[in-house]
Order: sequence, then structure tokens, then C-alpha cells
Amino acid sequence: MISMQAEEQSTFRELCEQRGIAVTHQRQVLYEVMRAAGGHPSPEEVYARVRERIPTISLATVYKNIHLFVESGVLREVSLHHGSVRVEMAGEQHHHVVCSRCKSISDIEERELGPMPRRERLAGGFLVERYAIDVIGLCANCQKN
Amino acid sequence: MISMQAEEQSTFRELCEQRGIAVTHQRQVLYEVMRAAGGHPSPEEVYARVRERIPTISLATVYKNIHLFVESGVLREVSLHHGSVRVEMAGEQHHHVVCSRCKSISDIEERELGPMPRRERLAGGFLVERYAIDVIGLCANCQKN
DNA sequence: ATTTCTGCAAAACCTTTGCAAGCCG
DNA sequence: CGGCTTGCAAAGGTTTTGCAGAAAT
Repeated sequence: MISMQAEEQSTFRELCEQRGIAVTHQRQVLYEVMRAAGGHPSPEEVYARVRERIPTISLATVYKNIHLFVESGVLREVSLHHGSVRVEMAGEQHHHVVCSRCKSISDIEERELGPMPRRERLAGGFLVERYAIDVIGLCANCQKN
Repeated sequence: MISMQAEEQSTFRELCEQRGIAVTHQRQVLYEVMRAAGGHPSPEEVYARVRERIPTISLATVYKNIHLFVESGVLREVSLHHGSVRVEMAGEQHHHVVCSRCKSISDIEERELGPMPRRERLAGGFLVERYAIDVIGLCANCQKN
């Protein structure tokens, strides 16, 4: 029987080879921590968990590798980060189309999206105020490159 | 004929009275700028526009009033800001339930949401990678308060 | 008259960067 | 080895905070 650990390691090694990045101890542990922990950790939380196994790792390395993994499609951001907060008038009935490459945001009307979730209450008693949909992909311009 | 300006001002005054906040010149101009400009400005961009009409306004005031307006439901954040980046394993097929009060994030399976947008290409040639849905509302706990 | 708000400056965060030393292929 | 990666420390950018004076109710 192949251990979980060994299986993960070989998977991770292949994954790095595909992406053309070096297999370092730090990256391996960061990857394992993310798989094991689940949830939606911040870089600081990831740092804390990785540090349990590599006490000398630096926060900068965690940031660098989180970026690398996001660019490689191993990780993704829970809410897209545009460098600073962006606001709009509430009550505008539209959703957002966001280019994952150039980060541009444009609006899309709800009716253009077709079918939409409509539930007003979720299991556990959560009371829905609204659905915010981000359509994530490549804008016409970024597809060219 | 009542001018647009006058109409907006009375609307804004009522709005402040409802929310129990003072009607200041700064807030009035910030509100008008947001209505007129549209789009998804950052605080710096809002600051720049307001400063055209109130050259002495401070960036801190812009931030304070953006927050106030977000809390009052006049404005909303385009992508929810959790204080720092949050990441998760890519490829997990779920969406997010976010409490607008306590900012907690939990996962929800796509099948629990019911109907979903499915379009793979949008007008203008945008190529869809995925739909990211945030269900925004009040968690059971925050409804009590 | 009170309470709330503004502007300033400093502080607090979060994130990125430059570089010398170390590790991977 | 040669190039990529790490850890450190410093810098950069955004957002928040405390407070005295000004404005709103």
C-alpha cells in the first residue's frame, strides 16, 4: 500500500514538473498544508501552519509561493483582489465580468446570464440578501496574447 | 422644473435622515460623484473626483464616508474585502456564503444553489472560465442581534 | 449646546522587493 | 556548476486611528 504522504509527494512532484518549477521543501509543505487544512486561509494563517513543520520559513516565501500557485492554477483567490477596495452604488442590478489576466471589471446585466439561483434561505438558517456573481475568464483582448 | 441637482440633494437629505447621519457637504459631493461617475472606483479615484469640487477634503474623510455608506447600504464593495487575501485549492467545485455582518465565509455546493448560469461565451468575445457566486446575507448567528 | 464630523499626521497593516547565501537539477 | 529559491530586512501601498478644531442638529 502506498502511503498518502508518498502519493501526495509524487503528485506534487509531477505538478511542479508540468509547471516547470523547482520542488522545494517549502513548496511541498505549503501544498500539503493547503490540502489538509481546507477552508479559506489568509497568508498569515498559511504561514502559521507551515511554520509548525518548517519553523524557519519566512512570510515572504509564503507570499511568493502563494502567488506562484495562484498563477499556476493550483490555488485560487476566494475574492478577487484588485489592489484596493472598489465600490459602486448599491441597488445596481448587475453582476461582474472579471478578466483573470488583466483584472479589468465590467458589468453584466442579470438577464444576460440566464438561469440564476433564487433561494432566499439556506440550510442552517442563513438569510440571503443577494447573489453576487463574478464571471471569471479571459477578455477578448487578453485572449489574443 | 426642479433641477437634477436640487432633486438629488433632497433625496440625499432624506437618505441621511433615515440613516441618522449628518448631511455634510463632503458626503453630499461624494454621493453625487458616485452617482455620476458609475464604474468601480477605488477610494483614491473617488478622492480625486471629490477633490475637484472640495480641494481641501482629506483622503481619511473619503475612507470614513465610504465605510459609512457601505454600512448604510448606499454603496457596496465590488469584491468583498476580508482584510487580507484568502486562498483555497483550485478545482474545488463550490461557491461561497458570506455573512455581511461578521464576514465569515463558508462553502456551498453548486447543486444546493439550484439554477446556475451556464454560458461559456459572452457578448464581446469574453471566454468564461468559471462562475464564482457569493451568496451574501446574514448568518443564523448574526440574525439574532 | 451637544453631538457629530473633518483634516491632519502618525500608526498599523498587508504585501512586495532587493540581495546575499543556500538549494535544486 | 548555474539558475532558481530562500530568508531577511527594508520599502511600498493601502487603510485606520487619535485628536483638536469646525460644522451640523
